[in-house]
Amino acid sequence: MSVAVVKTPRASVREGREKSIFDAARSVFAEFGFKGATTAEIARRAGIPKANLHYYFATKEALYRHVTAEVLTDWLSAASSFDEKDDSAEAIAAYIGAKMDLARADPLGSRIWANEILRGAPVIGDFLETTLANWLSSREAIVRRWIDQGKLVAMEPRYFFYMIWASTQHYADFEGQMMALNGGKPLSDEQFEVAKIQVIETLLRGVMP
Amino acid sequence: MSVAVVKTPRASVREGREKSIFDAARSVFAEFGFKGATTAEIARRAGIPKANLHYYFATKEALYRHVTAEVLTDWLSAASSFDEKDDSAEAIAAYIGAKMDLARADPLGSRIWANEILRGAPVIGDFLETTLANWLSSREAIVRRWIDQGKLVAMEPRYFFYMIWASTQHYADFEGQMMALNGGKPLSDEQFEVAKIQVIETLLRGVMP
DNA sequence: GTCTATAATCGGATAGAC
DNA sequence: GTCTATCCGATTATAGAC
Repeated sequence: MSVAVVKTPRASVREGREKSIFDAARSVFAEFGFKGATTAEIARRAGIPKANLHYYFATKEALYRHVTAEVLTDWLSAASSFDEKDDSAEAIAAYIGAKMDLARADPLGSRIWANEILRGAPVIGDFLETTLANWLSSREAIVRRWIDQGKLVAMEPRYFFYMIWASTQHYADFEGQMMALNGGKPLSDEQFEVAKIQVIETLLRGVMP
Repeated sequence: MSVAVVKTPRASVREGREKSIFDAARSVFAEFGFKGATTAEIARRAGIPKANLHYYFATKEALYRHVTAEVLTDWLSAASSFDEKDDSAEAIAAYIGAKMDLARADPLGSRIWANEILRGAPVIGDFLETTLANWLSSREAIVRRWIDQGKLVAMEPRYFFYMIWASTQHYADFEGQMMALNGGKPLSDEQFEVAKIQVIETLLRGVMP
């Protein structure tokens, strides 16, 4: 009866530990990048002895790859919101909104990405050259069509996407700076909502004829 | 005659070494941040033995502080271009242009800044809370005046400055990503010029009534 | 399956040589 | 004034204990 069964609904030790380590790793990688992160600090934040970490993740790099894989997945999720509307203004607004929401919901993911790019993207370089490049190409084609149809001003679509990425991810990557400029406090939900609307409206007005 | 004089116009060993170390340090700090940077790698790029570095800069942190001090100076330079025009559109365009030029001329400086913010700005935090906060406050007042005069649309000026900082610094901080999306090559001067004009025009149109 | 004592190496800094 | 042999703590990883 109460004898241990093969699998209980209760989380195994492994599940719990992996989650703690993973979360701790996200915060440390986001703060210090791959090179600056130490397994000792990750273990400390995870609340386990340093050596123990290596039982669950063989190497620091293996752990890092797990973390980045999730970031890329989340990025693709947000990107799909560009395709959910047919109207140009609606599609762009939805995409910017989704990127702002992601920056707010998961600033660590954005910072992990930023740190990875800053050091030359040795781990996600392939993703950038394949998945991201393809995504960008096909969406550039869509934007060019809108331009030809007179729905948007003449422009180079890719530099517009760069502006969207920069303006939205800034709210995650430079949160520390914004705090320093906001009396030491993070943006409140109300402040963020104002910022979100303003980013959408400014960028939209910036490309509307 | 040719006997050594107290001070020759020729660079002393110290001058040369300090310059090599300083430049090497900029590139390593830009790539890996303070924590991830190693004095061994800085020495390697400077072309000197690791231990020798410590004769010129006592500690890694002292070297880092020298490097960041220069970055803050350069930032203030670019900021002053906002004040050189009376007309709102001209002032904004000049400022964005100057920030784009700085991102192009000194991408390392921008990346050093980004890395510092990502880890919570322990070294430049004071600068952010005083000099930068003051600069922002006073320029917000100017922008608000322009809004009141009907020269710009209603908006929260600080979020507009964030968009300017994000969109321009992106060309330095995410250069690695742009390369991956540009066939592995950095933006050419021609491409960058197009991007620069587009950033200026999009942001200007974005806030013009 | 889970955890830790310990090895091997790296990294910042110094004492002292030249 | 300039440079390097060397120390010592930090860091990653493993072998083996529980």
